[in-house]
Amino acid sequence: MLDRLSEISRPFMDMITAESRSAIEASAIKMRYADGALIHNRGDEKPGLSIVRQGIVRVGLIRTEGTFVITSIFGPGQSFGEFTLFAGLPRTHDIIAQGETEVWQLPGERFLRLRETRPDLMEALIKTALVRSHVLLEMIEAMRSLPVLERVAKVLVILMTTAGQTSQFYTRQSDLAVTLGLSRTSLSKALGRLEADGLVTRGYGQIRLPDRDRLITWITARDP
Amino acid sequence: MLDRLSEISRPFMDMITAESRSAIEASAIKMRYADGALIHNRGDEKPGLSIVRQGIVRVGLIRTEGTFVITSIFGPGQSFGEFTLFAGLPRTHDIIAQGETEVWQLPGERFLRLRETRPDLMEALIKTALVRSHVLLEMIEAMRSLPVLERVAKVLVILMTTAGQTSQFYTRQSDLAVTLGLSRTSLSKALGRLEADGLVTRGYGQIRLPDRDRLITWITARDP
DNA sequence: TAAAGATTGTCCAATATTTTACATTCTGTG
DNA sequence: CACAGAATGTAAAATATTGGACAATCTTTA
Repeated sequence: MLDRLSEISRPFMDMITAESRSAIEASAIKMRYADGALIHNRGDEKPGLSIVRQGIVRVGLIRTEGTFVITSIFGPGQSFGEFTLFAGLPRTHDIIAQGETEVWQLPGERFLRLRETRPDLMEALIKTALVRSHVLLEMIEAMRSLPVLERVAKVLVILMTTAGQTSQFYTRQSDLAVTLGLSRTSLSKALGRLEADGLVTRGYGQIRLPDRDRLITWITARDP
Repeated sequence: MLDRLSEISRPFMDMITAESRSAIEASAIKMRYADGALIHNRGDEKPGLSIVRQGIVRVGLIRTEGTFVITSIFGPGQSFGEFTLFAGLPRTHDIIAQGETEVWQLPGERFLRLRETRPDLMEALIKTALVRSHVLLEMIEAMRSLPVLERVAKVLVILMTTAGQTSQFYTRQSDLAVTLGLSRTSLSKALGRLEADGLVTRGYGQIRLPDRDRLITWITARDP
């Protein structure tokens, strides 16, 4: 499954027609955010679709102790906030810019107007939502059935892939540990073992996957 | 969140117009399945939308050892198989009838024809997919941050709610344990403690939630 | 550029979970 | 309705994970 992941998780903006892209560009509000800026707050009421244009955003929950529990990372072309449009509920996550970032904000009414004449938007949104469910199911499967080492490896690949094939991942190990449901101690040990096999590189506040394909092969061999 | 869950996870068939319901009824193939029958096999290539009309279906994976790892339970009105329609991929899960069950099968081409004239179908499918993602995120959050006892309680409530408010859940403890990523021993102990507090009832091959509201209150108090 | 603050690596004791094993209870079948 | 097979309850030993602590390393900023 991991091998097909990047193929099925195409960004929203790549799934719509050029005309729809222009239409969105015309009516979206372009916003720029500095590294670490809070783009949306969990609980925000205002419905709207957001689209990453440059940089990367991290989706997760800011806990009271200050840790940030990542759920997904989205790269250029990817959308978020669909839930506010269709469920009428406030934002369910905090969204943080990672590096200098550009995000287009398409307020609810404007999106609803656009989709009247553009069926490809709904089609793309459905695909996006379905693929995301699929990825979440894979994460659940990893958490319930894989040993720590494989679990860490797999979740790293998933996060990197949905972000759009980056090989570098900025996070404190303590945050990543919470994301994986592990203690920092266990995560550190796991990363150390993966690094010893040349599958990841640890840095200060970042993790790199030097050879994605080899890592995927390694995981697939242990998680048939 | 648990308290709003049943409100947001309305079945697909309740979200579309009466006309669309009739249109689906007219072109769907009605199938009946006996208890335990395999409705779909992971890997099935034929695209199509399936809709539960009577009874309950269990979505999961049949492992080689024979255990069935449940992912979701769907009750009357709920749909599944959307992924085969929009991603062009085979069925990702095994689907099993629980009790005497009626399922309508809407082959891919027929669905595509219907949606031409019925925008409410796409709208309902998006909502369904988004709510499902939301539920999966809650499950992930439970798995990574809750102690065993709370985790078991919360996943039970989620499964029962998405099934459409049943209070009875047919499963072997060994299967449920795998679903939760626990050993049967730990699950058994957890269920025992929950039963001692009157929050669940254990039976042979089944679990009951006698007082859903009290259980939700109990969970919410421990998982703010 | 030195010092303060963050983050990471790692050790060890404490705790939690799994594994293994076996007795008990339940269900369906002949 | 007795019996075989299946599922559950539970104890003890083995294993894995966490929590707490501290030194080492890295980054930022004054």
